[in-house]
Amino acid sequence: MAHWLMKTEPDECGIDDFAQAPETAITWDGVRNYQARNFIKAMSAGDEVFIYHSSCKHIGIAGVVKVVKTAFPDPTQFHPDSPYFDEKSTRDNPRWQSVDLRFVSKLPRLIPLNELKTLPGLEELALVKRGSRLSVMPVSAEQWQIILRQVS
DNA sequence: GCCAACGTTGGC
DNA sequence: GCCAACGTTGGC
Repeated sequence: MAHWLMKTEPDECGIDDFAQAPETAITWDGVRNYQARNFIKAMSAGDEVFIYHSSCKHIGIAGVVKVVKTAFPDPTQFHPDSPYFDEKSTRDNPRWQSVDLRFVSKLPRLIPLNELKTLPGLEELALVKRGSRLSVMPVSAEQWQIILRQVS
């Protein structure tokens, strides 16, 4: 089983949106970056994902969700009214992919970004690298354990 | 709200 | 293929 981290603005789709409907799969749409898209394609059912809250008051890792449906064409790319519409994408050759995710847990406390930056062993995590804008990234088993240990 | 860093676009 | 201009991300 692989591990991942996905960024989101909590007003849009934060950990509380998952927690409020723990039996419901939520489609993760709107990823419009090729590197992030490729990571979405590489996800397997059962993979666990850290949910990271960005562009908000309390920035950091807030909880865990899991992949319940592997990559399929992101429906929003076909909707002209969607902010994520992509006129160059076709049904036959879709550019963008989504996965379905379901709630696993909220962390006992949010782990702030500035704390993550101090943890030995996370130097290679894209999240803590200066200027990194990648919104979907792999997390190694070691990195995953280091992060969970902070709240256990 | 500011702005540095980044990814994408498009002219050449 | 280069690279300047532009738009976006995202911490502060």
